[in-house]
Order: sequence, then C-alpha cells, then structure tokens
Amino acid sequence: MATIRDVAKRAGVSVATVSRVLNQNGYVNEETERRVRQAMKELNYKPNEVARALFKKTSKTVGLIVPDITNPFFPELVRAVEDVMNIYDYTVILCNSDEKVEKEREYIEVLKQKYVDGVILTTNQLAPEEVEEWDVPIVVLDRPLHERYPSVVADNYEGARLATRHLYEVGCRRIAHIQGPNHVVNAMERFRGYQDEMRALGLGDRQLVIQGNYQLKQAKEAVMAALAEHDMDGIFAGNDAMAVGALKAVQQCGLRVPDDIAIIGYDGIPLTEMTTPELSTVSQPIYEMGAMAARILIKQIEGKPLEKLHYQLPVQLMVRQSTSRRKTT
Amino acid sequence: MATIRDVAKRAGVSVATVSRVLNQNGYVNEETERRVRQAMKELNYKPNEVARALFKKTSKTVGLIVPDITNPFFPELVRAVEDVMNIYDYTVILCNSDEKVEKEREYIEVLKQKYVDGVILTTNQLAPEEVEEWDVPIVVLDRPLHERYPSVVADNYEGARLATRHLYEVGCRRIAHIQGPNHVVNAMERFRGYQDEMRALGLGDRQLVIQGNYQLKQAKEAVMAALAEHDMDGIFAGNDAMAVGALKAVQQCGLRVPDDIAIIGYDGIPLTEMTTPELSTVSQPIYEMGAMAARILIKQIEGKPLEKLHYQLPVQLMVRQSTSRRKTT
DNA sequence: TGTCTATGTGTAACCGGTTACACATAGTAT
DNA sequence: ATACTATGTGTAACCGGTTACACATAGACA
Repeated sequence: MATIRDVAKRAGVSVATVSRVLNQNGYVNEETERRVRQAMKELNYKPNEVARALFKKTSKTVGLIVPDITNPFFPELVRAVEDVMNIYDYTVILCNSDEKVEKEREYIEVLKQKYVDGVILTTNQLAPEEVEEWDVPIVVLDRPLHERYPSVVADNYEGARLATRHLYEVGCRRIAHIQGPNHVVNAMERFRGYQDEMRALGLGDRQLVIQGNYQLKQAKEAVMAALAEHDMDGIFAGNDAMAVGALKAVQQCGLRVPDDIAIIGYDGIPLTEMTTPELSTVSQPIYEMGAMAARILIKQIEGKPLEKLHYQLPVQLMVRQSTSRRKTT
Repeated sequence: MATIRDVAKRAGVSVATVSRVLNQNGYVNEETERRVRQAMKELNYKPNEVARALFKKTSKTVGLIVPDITNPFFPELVRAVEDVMNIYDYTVILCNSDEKVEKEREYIEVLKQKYVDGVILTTNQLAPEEVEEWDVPIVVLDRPLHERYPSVVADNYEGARLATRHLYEVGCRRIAHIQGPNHVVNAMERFRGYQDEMRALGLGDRQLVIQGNYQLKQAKEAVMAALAEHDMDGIFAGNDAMAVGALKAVQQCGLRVPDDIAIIGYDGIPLTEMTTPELSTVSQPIYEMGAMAARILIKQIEGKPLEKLHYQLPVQLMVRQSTSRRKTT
C-alpha cells in the first residue's frame, strides 16, 4: 500500500501538501492539487485510517451493543444503525452482551481502546453510575438508562393501553397479560399500561397476570398452565415471541383464535405476519428507532447540539386476524 | 487516558521495559516487572490499540460481510462469528451488502484502510478475480467463491435430495419445487438436488418448478398461481421463508397441510417452529458454520496451516407437522 | 585472565498520518 | 516605499505504541 510519502515524492511536494489536498484544508495551489491528485490515482493511494485515528483520536467507528442479535427484535435495529452510519462513513462494531454487565463492561473497555467515536447501548443491566466516567458519547436505545444520556424509546406504556383497549373493543372481558421479565424496564412499563387500562375499563379486579420471560417456549407453557386454571377470552402478550407461544398453547388446547381467545402481541417483528392466524400486535417503529439513535449519536460525535435529549416514538396498533372477530359488546 | 510513557515514568523505567512487560517478551527482571504492573494498576493503564495497530499492521478486528442481517438466516451466523471472535479477542465489524458488488467493494476498501486482520464474506456477486489482489485473509461462508479461498458451506445438494425423498416417502407423487434466485449458487444446488432425486424416484417427468426469490410474499403469490393451474401434493421450498409463503397460499386456498399438500422448507431457521403446523425443514448447522468460518479465519490470520480448504457440513432432515401424514405408498 | 553467553535495560527510529510554525512571495492599502 | 495580508509550501514534532540496536553486568568456561 502506498503511503502519503510515496504520493508526496511522486508529486514532487511535501507530505503536508498532500495532507492538505486530502483534507481540503489550508491553501493549495490549483496546479499543485492537480499533480497531487494525479499521483494519488497513479499509486491507487488510500489514506491509512489507523494512522489518522491515532493522531485525531477518532476512528470513524462506533460500537453497537445489543443483548442478542438472535432475538428477532434486533436485526432490524442493527440494520438501521448500520445503514445510517454507512451514509456518514462510520463503521459499526457489533457486540452481543447477553444482558450481562460483565460483557458490557468488557466491550466498552475494548471499544474505548479502539478509539470508537461513540456507542449505542441497549441494556437494562448497567447502572448509570458506571457509565459516568466513560468519555465516549453514548446513546441509549430501546431501554432508558439515565436522564443524562440521550435515549430513543417507543411509548411502551401507551402501547400497552392501546393493546388492552383493543382487546376490550373486540369484546374481551377477561383479559390476561403475559408479562416480560421483571428486570426489563420496557416489560414493566407495558405491565403498568395493562394495569391502568384495565382499571380504566372497569376491569381492575379481573386482571390476570401470567409471568413470562420474553421467550416463546416458556410463555407457551405458562399459558397452558393458566388456561387450565383460569377463564380468559383475550391475551395481551408482552412481546411477539410470547404471543406466538400463547397462540400455540391456545390452539393446542383445542380453542380457536380469535373466536375463543383473541391474542395480541407487542413489537411488530416480521414473525407476526407469518403465523396462522396472523398476529395482531403493537408495532414499534424499530427501523426508525435504530436510525434515530444513529443520527443522534453522530450529532453528539460531531459536537452538534441536540434539540431534545429523550425521544419517545409513537407505536401503532396493527389489527390482524388474531383479534378480528365480531364485536360482542 | 494514561500512556505507556506515564507508566514508564511512574515505574522509573523506560517505555521499552513497559512494552516488554505488556507483551511478555524480552528479558525483564522480576522486581522491575512488579513495579511496572503496580504503576499500570495505579494509573488504570490500558494500551492504546490504535497505536499498536499502526505499528503492527494488525488490529484485532475482522470484517463480516453479509447480504442482510434482517434475513432470518443470518443473525445466528453473525452471532456465532461474534462469539468465536470474542473468545480470541477479536472484534467484529458488521457490513450489510444487500448482495451488491458495489457495496461489497466499498466495504472491503474501508476494511482494508482500517487494517482489519481478515474478512468473512457471504456473497454470490463478487467475481473471484476481484478478490485476487486483496492481501487480507478471507473466508467464504455459505456460498463458495473460488477454489483458492477457504470456504464453509452446507451440503445443499444432498439436503435437497433428502427433502425431496422425504416428501416421496410420506406419499407425495406430484412434488413441486420453489426455486430460489438464479444467481444464488446454493439455490441452484438445491434445484439440482431436487431434479436428480425426482429422476431417481422415477418422477423425472413430473417435475414442477415454481420460480421464487427467497421471499415469503413472492413465493406465496407464485404458489397461489401454481395451485390454480397444476395439481400437486407436496412442495419443497428452497428456503424456509418461501415455505411459509407456500403454507399460507395452500391454507388460503382451503387445502390442508399436510393432508392435501405436504410442505418442507430449507435452512432450519427458528421461524419453522413457530408456524402452525410447524414446518418440516432441512436444517443447516447455521451456528456451527459461522463458528467454523471464524475459527478458520483466525487460523489463517495467525498463519497456522489449515487441514482442509473447503468444509462442507452435513444437513439434517427435521420432520415436523407439515409433512407428517399417513403414508399412502 | 580473557572471552563468551545470558540477562536486563535504555535510546531512538519507526508505523502513516496531521498540523503548528516558519518562511516566502505577491498583491494592496497607506 | 513601507507595512500588512492572503496565498502557498516545507520542516519537523506529534499521536502511542513496538523493537532494533547499543550497552552494561555477571557468571561460566577455557
């Protein structure tokens, strides 16, 4: 690979001049610039980003820490981040934390050593104090961390109320909620939305909460068990995977969806359109969330002011077959 | 951040000595080493990977180019690569190429400028000649590129024969194949497997090929159209997404799966266990493929010899509800 | 006693860029 | 004519590591 000195020699100028041409700063004579560009082309010169990073303390690279890319919620998010970063000539280092603080810390350490310009973080685990001393710009995605850090989340509370009300409106009166893990903030917000809406609908004392962990299998079993003991005609699952679990459980018990039990999920991952019946869900603007987080991070990196620190995006009720039945109200 | 010079000063030694301690090479007195380590701890010193990369021309970073992380085949693959790389202290830059040569080329260029130590490539588009001059170690994943480059693929041909034979064995005689895109090598191999097996079964003249593009929607429509014109009792889809499309089309036409038409997919993505009925499929060892590609890349980077250049992993027939019917043979 | 080798440490060049500073020239305002 | 400014270019230090080389010391061996 040719270096800047090779180019300088060939063009008969100093490295400083080549650097000026490269970075479009300082004064360079038109004719000189022409010669330099010619030399670059002839040598197929590409500046060494590592050398540049060393001096500038910036690497045109960002870190993206997600719990697990294998979780169907994240690929679209990751894709969005990558797309936006790509436009601005940033490169994305992907990290899977499995929600473990330890791994998160390690990754942050490595990312700092590699001079990443910023980090997008999806976590529940990290205590805000820990983040205090990282001098890298951070944007928190999907799950809020602390006031101080810019965040992009969807409106979990409203979404949950929307879903619960929707079940009510298609005639459900005994509406169960499959709750996500306790340590996950968005799961708790959705749970709160369910509770408040149930009360608002005058069904406060008919609440039925099934404990889930955001996984299909566990949800399926929990719903099987719940079906044996309780009467229900609607299920609001804390995420789509659990909604599929519920769907399977209900069908396996010989009940029909939506006629006997209506089901609605949460997230709006592609999977919801692939089941039979197709799943109603509360759709989060996943791509938009990722893209926005990326744009905010870039603004931070470039030192531009943010209009807002916390962005909450609206969610959308997607009515599909799993809740489409004659209203019995 | 403390630098190596800070550490040297604090420990009362030269930077060379600190570097020796850091890299465990050269002679260092035990007592000196103790002092240096002490100083490192006190200053919370972490070596700057960028400076190191500049001198060593290696960055403990690899590039991973996939067509689209949003395609459900890839998250698990990516996860596997990341897991293995993490063990060996490498970091992964994720790139989505959308199968476009242009994007692939750009990414490779950027990756080289960032001194990545190697690249794992999933592509059909790139001509082997283009790769010729890249001096970075490359491993080709899922789709073979050229003899010269190490590759990890699953046995598409055998898998396709397996799937076709399985449909035959559960009683199907008019077996259709939904073919993947023409430019994708593995789609062609699966197609070939279907053809050969059909002939071997004495059904050579009963072949029915439906053109798909690996997408659910398009496959669904193509199958709808095909159902109107042709008689069939089994469908072997070139991938799982198209199998779901077929499933939907068949159900929408009022036919039963598997009783009227049995369906089998290909890939073994998690989705296949989420449909009703659950989809039979030919399962590729996706995680293992990713992990193996990662291990091979590391061997290459470290200059260790490879036992083999081309690895072909076996696939596994997963019989589920969508092909479970009484045999009519 | 002289030579050789193993051990231990420091100096400074190097990786490939960026940029502060010095210096030169030409044009312009006074 | 003088001073000042805008333009144009080069030298060398710097970013934070690594390592070739020089040098010093001590013990072993002839």
